[in-house]
Amino acid sequence: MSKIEEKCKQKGVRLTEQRKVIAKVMSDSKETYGSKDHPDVDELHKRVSKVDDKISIATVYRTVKLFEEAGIIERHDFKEGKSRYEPLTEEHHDHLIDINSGEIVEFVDKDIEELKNKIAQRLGYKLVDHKLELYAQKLNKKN
Amino acid sequence: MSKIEEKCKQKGVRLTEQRKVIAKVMSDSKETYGSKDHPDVDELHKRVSKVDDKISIATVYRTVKLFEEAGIIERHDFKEGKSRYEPLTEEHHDHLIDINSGEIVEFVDKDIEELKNKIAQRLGYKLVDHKLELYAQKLNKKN
DNA sequence: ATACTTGCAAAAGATTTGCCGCATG
DNA sequence: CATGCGGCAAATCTTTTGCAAGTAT
Repeated sequence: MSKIEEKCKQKGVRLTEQRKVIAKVMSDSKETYGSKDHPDVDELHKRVSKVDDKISIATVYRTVKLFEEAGIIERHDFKEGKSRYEPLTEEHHDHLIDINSGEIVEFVDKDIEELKNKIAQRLGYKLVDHKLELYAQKLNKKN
Repeated sequence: MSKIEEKCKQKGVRLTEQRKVIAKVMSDSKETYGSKDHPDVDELHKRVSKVDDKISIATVYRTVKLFEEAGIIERHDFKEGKSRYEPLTEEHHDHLIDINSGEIVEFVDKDIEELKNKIAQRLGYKLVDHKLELYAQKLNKKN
């Protein structure tokens, strides 16, 4: 049983054959495609279709939204006009997007995490969520 | 002549009646609606229509993209599925979005700015652009 | 003069939804 | 068995584009 399927059980999310397949594909994402993997709905649909080609893209949309609202996966909008997803991890991380290759690098920085909270507090708010994206180019390349 | 119209001149962006109106509306944004103003295309179209109701929304889309590519205004995707715009300022600032009211608070934090560069460098990249958004709730309210 | 711009309506791309038969708990 | 789910196609929403006519430099 995939990690995400387990989380569904924990959270009382109803499981169907289709959802199990989508859960497995999401769970396998990083293991199969590396830490830079943040598939969009179309890519997810391609992957689940290899397991069961009866699953419609509408179901992928519905399921991905369901998982997101249950706090099981995370949605990102990386300036592309479509959403990309990744399994939610315990430790929060941010993203650096290589503007030449589209490659994504994940990183964790404690100082940034502290600062975010401090700033929200200073402005009279309680931080609920946040997003830091660095758009960058590789060093030591003919740029 | 509006600030943005001046910038168009500087950058050699061709000026038409429609573009002048849109430039003026963008220039007036913060002055008229406060620092929280980040209008989307539909809102911009409403505002320019008050000046000249012949201007089509397609022109607003085209102009807003033109201004963005010329580095005159800035586009944001605040998790809403549509883009919102603001005039580009000399000093970079980030945004805090009140998840209850949708209100936007702009802030500047030198420490964050430094950290962003340091992190990109550490990962072997040169920072080109970045985005930090804090989604938060007001303190001292019955939350 | 000529290359760029606009308005309109149609197209495109991502995402959502109504309906109805079907599966899950 | 009852409620919720999935497939399909149509609908929706934002944004882009082809075309013919108009405009800026």
